[in-house]
Amino acid sequence: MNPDDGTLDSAFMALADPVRRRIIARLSRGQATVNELAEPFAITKQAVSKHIQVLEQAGLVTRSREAQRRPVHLNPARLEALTAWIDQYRLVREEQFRSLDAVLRSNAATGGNHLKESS
Amino acid sequence: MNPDDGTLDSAFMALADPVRRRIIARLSRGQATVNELAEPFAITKQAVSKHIQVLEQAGLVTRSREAQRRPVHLNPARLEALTAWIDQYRLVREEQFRSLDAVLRSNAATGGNHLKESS
DNA sequence: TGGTTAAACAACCAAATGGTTGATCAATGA
DNA sequence: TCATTGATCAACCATTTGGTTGTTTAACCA
Repeated sequence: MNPDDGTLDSAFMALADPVRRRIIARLSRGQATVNELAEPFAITKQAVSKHIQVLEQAGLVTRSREAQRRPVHLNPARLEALTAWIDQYRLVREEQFRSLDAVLRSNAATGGNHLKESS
Repeated sequence: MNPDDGTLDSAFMALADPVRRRIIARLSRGQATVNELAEPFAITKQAVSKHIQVLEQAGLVTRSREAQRRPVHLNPARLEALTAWIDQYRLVREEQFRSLDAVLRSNAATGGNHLKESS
């Protein structure tokens, strides 16, 4: 369930940057080179190259070799690991909210007081 | 679909920190105070308080008032927004991989091409 | 009223991050 | 062999971030 926390660390860290998320969005439409990826942004190619390094170390993208170009492409498996992590907690809480809803409903009839949940 | 990019910005940024992700994990089992949240960590309560501020500004948690305590609790809706963003691209790419798979299959007959994916 | 507890505020510091410019490496093609 | 193109490497700078200690606010309790 929680095989490698460092993996999640780097992956979330990588997605924390809006430029890198845009790169991910771009790559979802197919692989692209550093120059192509840098084009929509007002930053240098070197900066984009750094971003791609971050994404690569996070396992979110991979780079292949194709003549002088090094096309970058997405790694959906790692994205899947992220959703798995998030859903792990999201679903738990949503279920608790459903239970809470039921409690509040029955509580309202008897004159409810606020809940205290000290663990 | 993409209502507020700044929202995603702050949410991913908030989850980029391992301490904050642990706080999320803890809150998935019920609300907790700053002191309770700080306990498992080797950092001061002030530092945890700062982390909670970040999570709160990202909309991932909310703070209520209960006597002197300010219990923190999770906001699953925002987590859901994150999975929605990720899945948006994850699914696209996986579909492309399925197509690619078909291409490679037919390609193998005519003399395969390289597709090296080093981990 | 004074004491205690929970938490935030404020100022500060070290380390990391995102960006730049300039130089270098690798592959292609004349 | 040499010039070109794509991309990385290296050094550097400004800002942000995570952390600290110390001080204040807010609510309860006696």
